[in-house]
Amino acid sequence: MARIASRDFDTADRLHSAAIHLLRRLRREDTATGLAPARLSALSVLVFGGPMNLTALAAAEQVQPPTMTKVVQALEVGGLVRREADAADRRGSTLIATARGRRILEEGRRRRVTRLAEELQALPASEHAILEEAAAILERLGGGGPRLGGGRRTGATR
Amino acid sequence: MARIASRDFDTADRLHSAAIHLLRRLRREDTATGLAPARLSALSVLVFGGPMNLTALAAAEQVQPPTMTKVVQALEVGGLVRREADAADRRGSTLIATARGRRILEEGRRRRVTRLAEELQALPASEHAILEEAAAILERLGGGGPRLGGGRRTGATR
DNA sequence: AACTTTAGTTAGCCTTGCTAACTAGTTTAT
DNA sequence: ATAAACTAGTTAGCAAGGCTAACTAAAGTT
Repeated sequence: MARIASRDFDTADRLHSAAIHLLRRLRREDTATGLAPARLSALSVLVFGGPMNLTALAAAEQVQPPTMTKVVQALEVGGLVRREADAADRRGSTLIATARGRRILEEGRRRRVTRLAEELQALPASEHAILEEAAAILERLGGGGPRLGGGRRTGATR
Repeated sequence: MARIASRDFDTADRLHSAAIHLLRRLRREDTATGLAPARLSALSVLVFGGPMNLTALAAAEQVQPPTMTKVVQALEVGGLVRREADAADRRGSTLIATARGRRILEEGRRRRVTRLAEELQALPASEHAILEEAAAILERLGGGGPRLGGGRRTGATR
């Protein structure tokens, strides 16, 4: 419990608030995918992070396994994800995004990110550069941080 | 539908992802308040935005009125919000955070933001400055943007 | 007075999160 | 080699938070 400088506190407060409002705006674009948020996000991990088992996916999404069981089941029913048995360990299986899953995700990602990208276009180059650097810093902040074995995620949309 | 430069797209993608991961981490601190996220957020609007009716609160939270009805009812039961009849218009009432509501919110906000502030402390001043500027840019991006009558929010934690 | 609009609620649904308790494989230790 | 312990995943059951549709009641308009 180190003492926190008020400047850190202020910046944290504003970043926090900005992140909340940003995501609220972007989330509206997701409705066009026809996929609920948790499903979209899990699918994204499979598309960008590659095949993995349910436990790993739950950890990546920071939810408990039973929660992920339901999400994956819905994705399977929708034909967006399939399971492949692992001969070496028959307790579980590997989850893989189907071609359809990849396509839908890619379209959704384009819509969502396009919305933000349109906003970015209006910015002068100097401000754009700041946001670019900020994204990199924030990614490191979390990744190098406390819990979660999440150093190996690639360019996930999520 | 202007053409989007791929640089805008990439930055948008990374910002989006960074925002998601940031909020996931911070949300964990909220459990200590004993309040579920939507309740905490609605209470925050009442504390920082001042008294308002249910419709205005729903709009501020970007949810539909029936959703806010439930959230407010829970806050009332917990003694964190009270209603005051408006003599001029008896259809609705004004929602006001109680002293207890304000105290709980303030404690929660401190915990949550402190978590992020601790992470910020580890950064060199140059990176801290970038995040500070980024927060300001993002606030403007949304505020000056499309919908929502949200120009008048003060320093809301949410 | 009749119509329209606005504020809010109720009912009923779905999704997403949790914990507890379980099955079924795998690994470790005796 | 068998018992014990651990790991992967599911089921059951609950709560929160989101929605739409349909309603009541008050206010405002014609």
